[in-house]
Amino acid sequence: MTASTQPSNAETQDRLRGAGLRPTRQRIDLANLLLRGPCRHVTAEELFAEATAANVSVSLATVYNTLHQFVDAGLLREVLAEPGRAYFDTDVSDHHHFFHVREGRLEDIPADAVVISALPAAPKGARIGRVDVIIRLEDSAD
Amino acid sequence: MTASTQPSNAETQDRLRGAGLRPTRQRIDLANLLLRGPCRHVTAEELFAEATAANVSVSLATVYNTLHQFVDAGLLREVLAEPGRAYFDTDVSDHHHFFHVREGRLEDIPADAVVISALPAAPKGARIGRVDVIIRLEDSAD
DNA sequence: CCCCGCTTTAGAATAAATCTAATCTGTTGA
DNA sequence: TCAACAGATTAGATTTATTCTAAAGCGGGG
Repeated sequence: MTASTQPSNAETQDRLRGAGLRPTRQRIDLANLLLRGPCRHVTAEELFAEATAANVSVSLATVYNTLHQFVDAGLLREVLAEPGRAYFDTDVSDHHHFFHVREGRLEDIPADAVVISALPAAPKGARIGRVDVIIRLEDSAD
Repeated sequence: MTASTQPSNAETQDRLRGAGLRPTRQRIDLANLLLRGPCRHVTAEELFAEATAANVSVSLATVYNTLHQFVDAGLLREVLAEPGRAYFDTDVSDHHHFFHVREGRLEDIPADAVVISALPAAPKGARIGRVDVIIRLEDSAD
């Protein structure tokens, strides 16, 4: 209803175009859902449910397609923490994650809270694309 | 055939018993396949194929059950690098991984090649269980 | 050596993700 | 502005990974 701090469709369209994606209705609607508010971690199913609840008409296949297109375009980042479930992170800046094992929940770690002071060289013919650090959290007794 | 450097069944049985697992025929056979030779990264399907090829009669369900039991018992470690595929690492010592994205292949990184000099404190009520570092490798031009 | 309880099993079931082929829609150039 | 085409979307089926179920099997303490 309000249009207070949410990105306008025009802004979203520019953002999509800038990433090399055609600004279709579905992509605009999904981008608005994802980029609205603070950074988040969503699964494809969650986003699909959210879109449905918001009266945005998209198929689940399109949600999967769109998420992967956004990842390829650098608008999203995929995080693997559990077998059989892909999380998509709306924060594409350099940072790492806590994973609460019991809850199955991701939590961001600011980039400067993890300092990696030595990294091995990439093997011949390869180039380091990204370094993922996932800190698994169990419940503590205290 | 030969019994050269391979663990004997008695050794394998002791190892399983020490981990709190009953040394059944299937667990012994799978443990012998896994612990034979150097450390490896296998998927459930690969191990199932290998067992079948070695005339070890197990069902795929048992392979999955056994792998997870071995993980719970600390004999194996699960590594998540790709959505929809779980790798099992026979090296349970502290170390990290390269992941060759195009090939879908894991490669070990010795523990001392990655130095993490700052780690955030665990959130209240949680305890750090493990720190996973995965370095994604793309093909390089040169 | 026997029995109890943990294991194994085949096959079905579930879940996540992808594919397919038909339909639709931004975009571009006239 | 508009038509045409390339790219996007869709429903539904399919694939692939994994787990479940209920019945049969078997290791090990007594």
